Amino acid sequence: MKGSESDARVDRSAPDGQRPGRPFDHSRDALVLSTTLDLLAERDYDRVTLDEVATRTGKAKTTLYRRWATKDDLIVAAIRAAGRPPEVDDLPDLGSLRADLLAVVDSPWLGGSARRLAIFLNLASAARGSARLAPIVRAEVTEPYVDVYRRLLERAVERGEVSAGLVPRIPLLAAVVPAMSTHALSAGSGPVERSHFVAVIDDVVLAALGVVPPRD
Amino acid sequence: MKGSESDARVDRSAPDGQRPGRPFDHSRDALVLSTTLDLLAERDYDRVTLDEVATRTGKAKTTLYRRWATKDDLIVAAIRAAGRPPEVDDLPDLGSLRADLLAVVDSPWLGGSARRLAIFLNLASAARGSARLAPIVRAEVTEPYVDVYRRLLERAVERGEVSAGLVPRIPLLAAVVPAMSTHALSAGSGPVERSHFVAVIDDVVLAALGVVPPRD
DNA sequence: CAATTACGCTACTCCTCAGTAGCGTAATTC
DNA sequence: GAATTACGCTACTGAGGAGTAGCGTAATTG
Repeated sequence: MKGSESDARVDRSAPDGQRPGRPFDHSRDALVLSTTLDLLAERDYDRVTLDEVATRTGKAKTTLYRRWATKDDLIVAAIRAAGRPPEVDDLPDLGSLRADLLAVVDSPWLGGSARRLAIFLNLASAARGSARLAPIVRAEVTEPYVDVYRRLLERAVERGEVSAGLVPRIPLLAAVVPAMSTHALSAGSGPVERSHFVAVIDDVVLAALGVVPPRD
Repeated sequence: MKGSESDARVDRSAPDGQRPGRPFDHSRDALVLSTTLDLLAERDYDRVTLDEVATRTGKAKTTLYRRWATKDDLIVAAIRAAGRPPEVDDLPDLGSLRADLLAVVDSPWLGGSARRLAIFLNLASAARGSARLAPIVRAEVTEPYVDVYRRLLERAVERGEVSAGLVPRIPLLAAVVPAMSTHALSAGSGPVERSHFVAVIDDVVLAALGVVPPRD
């Protein structure tokens, strides 16, 4: 569609400091992007308005549009700015599968489990309605996260903690924690407690793998 | 807020045939309600418009508003018209837990698994944005469905198919199939195949319960 | 200093969509 | 027939929200 594939509207070739005129104020870009994710944790995609991003960050809406051409571009930039889960590059290794799974649950990625779940839900429903967003959400959010679980399970097999015969079930079981917790947030009335994650891990994932949870 | 709690705007006390004037044409009410659910299976709640319900059913939008006061009322009526899952009153009993679980998966409720899942997702996101809809969706859709799974698991314990020690895990395990399948639809790119349901039942639910699936 | 570019602001244009007004007409009861 | 009420239609109001125009001002380079 557009000439360029980048999210940013501004794409001057000069490295920004070599030009005449007032330079961009990038000091609050991070604030804008995290505020966008805040709103996406609170409301549905359609109810996130750029007017509100503007007032919350103290920037003018017109300034936002000078940097991101459309609302979708801003959302995509916010997703990208959040980055992949840190566990992708630094797989937890606490000695037991159970401890490793809990480490992922307790990951600070996207602001911790509560904010992360809310963002998951709203991004997922946004993706369902936008062919542009769908692949990005999948590639940047859903898949990397599930992949961390998958790798933990695979490593548990290598360690001998889980029977090798269960390898074919790993892709499915890797989705159990994300699926059950988003469902709990979506169908339940309140926030998802940590005890719920623990129960999912012990009573569903580890139980299905035949691992006796070493309860402390 | 309103004087009455009913969905319908029209609430004349006379039983409709005892009045002068042209009577209501109820012959296509069912079509309107099922078309509303069709749209809710295709799109997000916010993108379901009464204009489209009107054109698809061949009724005038004004006529719809004569019968249902607001869009929410129409949605609620459509949900209620779909009724509870038939399994609530007629729990499948095919001899094995596995067969019973599959029977629920294959239930025609809400038009079969594909339409049912799509409606689940969109109703859930609608519920998140509307305090009015949320309790109704939970009471009429989510809870009855999960409850069917719960009762099947409880009965498997009574039958001796599942160890009695696992009873405390039943409420959690009852949500596994709905959670995993909505997640698959939401995070995946295509429709959810029946083989996915089978894998969830065999490799997650039955595995977590220590039941050896009698694969055929 | 002049030129240039970003920012904040107010105000605007479009568009979509919930919900309504009013009219002519169709189907009833008496 | 008269009265009454529902239907379909076109047209409208009003709110919300994406995205823009234009202006005065702030921060740079030269």
